[in-house]
Amino acid sequence: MRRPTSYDVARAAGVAQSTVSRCFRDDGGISGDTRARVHAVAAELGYTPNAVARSLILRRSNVVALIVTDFTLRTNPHVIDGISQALNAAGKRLLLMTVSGDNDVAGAVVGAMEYPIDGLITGALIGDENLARFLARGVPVVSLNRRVDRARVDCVATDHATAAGEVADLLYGAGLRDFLCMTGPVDSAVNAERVDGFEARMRERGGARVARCVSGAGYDEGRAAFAAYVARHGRPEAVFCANDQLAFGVMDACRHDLGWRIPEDVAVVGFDDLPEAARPAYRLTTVRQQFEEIGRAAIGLLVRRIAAPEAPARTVLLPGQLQRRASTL
Amino acid sequence: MRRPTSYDVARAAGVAQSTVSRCFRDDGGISGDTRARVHAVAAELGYTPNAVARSLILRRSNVVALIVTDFTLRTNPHVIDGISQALNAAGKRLLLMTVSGDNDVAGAVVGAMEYPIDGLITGALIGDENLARFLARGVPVVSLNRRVDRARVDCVATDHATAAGEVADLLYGAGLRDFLCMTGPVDSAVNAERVDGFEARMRERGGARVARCVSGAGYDEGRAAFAAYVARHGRPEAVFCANDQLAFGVMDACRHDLGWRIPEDVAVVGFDDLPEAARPAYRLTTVRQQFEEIGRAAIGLLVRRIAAPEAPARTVLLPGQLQRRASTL
DNA sequence: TTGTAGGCGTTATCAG
DNA sequence: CTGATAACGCCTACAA
Repeated sequence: MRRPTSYDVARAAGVAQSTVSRCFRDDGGISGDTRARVHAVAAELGYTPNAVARSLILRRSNVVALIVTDFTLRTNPHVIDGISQALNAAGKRLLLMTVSGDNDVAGAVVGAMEYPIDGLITGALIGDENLARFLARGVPVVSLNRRVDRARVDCVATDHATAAGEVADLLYGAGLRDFLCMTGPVDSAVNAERVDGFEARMRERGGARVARCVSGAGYDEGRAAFAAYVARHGRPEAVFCANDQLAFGVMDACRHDLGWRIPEDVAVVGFDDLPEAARPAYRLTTVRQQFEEIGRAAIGLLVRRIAAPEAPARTVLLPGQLQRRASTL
Repeated sequence: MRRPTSYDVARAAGVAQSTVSRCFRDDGGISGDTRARVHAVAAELGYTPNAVARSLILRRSNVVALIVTDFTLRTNPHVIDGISQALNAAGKRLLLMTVSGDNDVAGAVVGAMEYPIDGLITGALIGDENLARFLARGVPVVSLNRRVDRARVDCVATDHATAAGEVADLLYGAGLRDFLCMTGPVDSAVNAERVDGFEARMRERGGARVARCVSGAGYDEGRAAFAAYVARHGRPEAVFCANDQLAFGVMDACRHDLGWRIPEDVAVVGFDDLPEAARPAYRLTTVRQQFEEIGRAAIGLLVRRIAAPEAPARTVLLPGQLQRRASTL
């Protein structure tokens, strides 16, 4: 019932505790003979090195903390999967902390701060002063999909603005001039980059009208907000949505609430390329984010920074890949 | 850069280290005066108690490990969200370990075993002997959606069999007699419970034919496998799918690959009630699993068992809620 | 109410 | 190649 320690193994194997320790780290200086005996005894006793004691002395835990909003967890689990797999490959563990709508961030930060974590990956806004606290402790920080202008904070993100510009080109090129952007929540930096990128390109091209509609981040919010918008302002020629969930909501509003055809009456574009986007129900033109790749890149940045803590901050910008489907001409 | 310790705080505040320790545990026997001073100094120094050192001496870490397959992570993130939120509420941390298709389970088990975790929640098959190792260490284990016949292993699951029986009643009651079950992968115990429950009820009712079609677990697999099946065996009257993703695949195969109408030509039922199931694209009759509630219940069981380690094993069976929609008559 | 001291299970440095 | 032994940072009797 009590967990066996290296002392227990040492006693049973007739060696010193330090010898057991060495055997479990493949320290090198160990005769094959004692090595085998120690491992045999350990297996019999069910001994596993105590990661906590190891972390205490090494001052690092092999654990990486990931802070994400529950919305991200529910709608982009692929990012988390990518991170998790990359961490497995790197022999590190994942401490997952979810925050509800940028709320209870404080608790997550405190939690992460109590551990000697090898690194922090954050997909949620944790605030500048919190960021500073991690950096002050020498904890490498990687920001997901959000630029952070700060020394030693690496960043991995889809190039939202450029991709949104391509979306703008596509629609503009099709002769459309009257646009609506479903921005999602106002405080989402990611969504803002997308919408701003779209608008910027439209301004360059000239002669287009771009309206904005703010809403919650999800399907239902998008569907309702869009319906309410068009009730007051009429039908735009095309709708650019800050994410696919919003786009699904808009499409369903068009077809099922308003009786409009897509793309004949209105074109719709999303962002993310969730699996559903490609399916017959939507065939949504959207921008693919390489979710798994984002996860892998984040771990790559982390590992590099652990090796070179003072290296200049890097940003890995992954291109978004425009997927043309039947929701646009 | 070096993390401040309670000694640093003690020195700066002019008290003993043990006093600092007490202040951070609200130990009681501390004068409000020193308490305030210590906290002030700690804040200034940026001191946070080291969870690792605490875990070492307390022999528990306030960390709960969760082992799930990557498929679960991607398709049922709500369960994980529920667990995460319940853990937040309970003041515990989540160590997330994903395994790919019941593969690399060994690594996850080793990882979890190295920590003095407060409990283990597993949604993946980790094997009987591994289970035994955790139990031998007195680590509470909760199994998700999978019955485990073992003393002290608690379990929280949807009542798959009963719910599947209700599905059978619904279809049988509509006069249908020729069924196909999309089982998903053969080795999935959860899916098996659902399909078995469906078949059992059909046997009770009598006069029905129930065929099975094995496939992978996801949308594409279901869509392809169903199309291949009907090419050889013709059209069933109704299809019961072991999960919603399979059902979406089947529905799209029917409408877009085969040109069949739902439910006129074939009825389709799923299991899970993912958000998409309710949307106009599918309107899928399915069984709602209370994902968040599953997560909460798992933590509840864990907390209870930590308080009473030797209590008899409990199973929390959550009823599945049949959602009748337009994919059935 | 506060201080002293031993121990939690490792790793790592020195000797031997 | 192996064995002592001092940390690592905190908790907790016990003593004052």
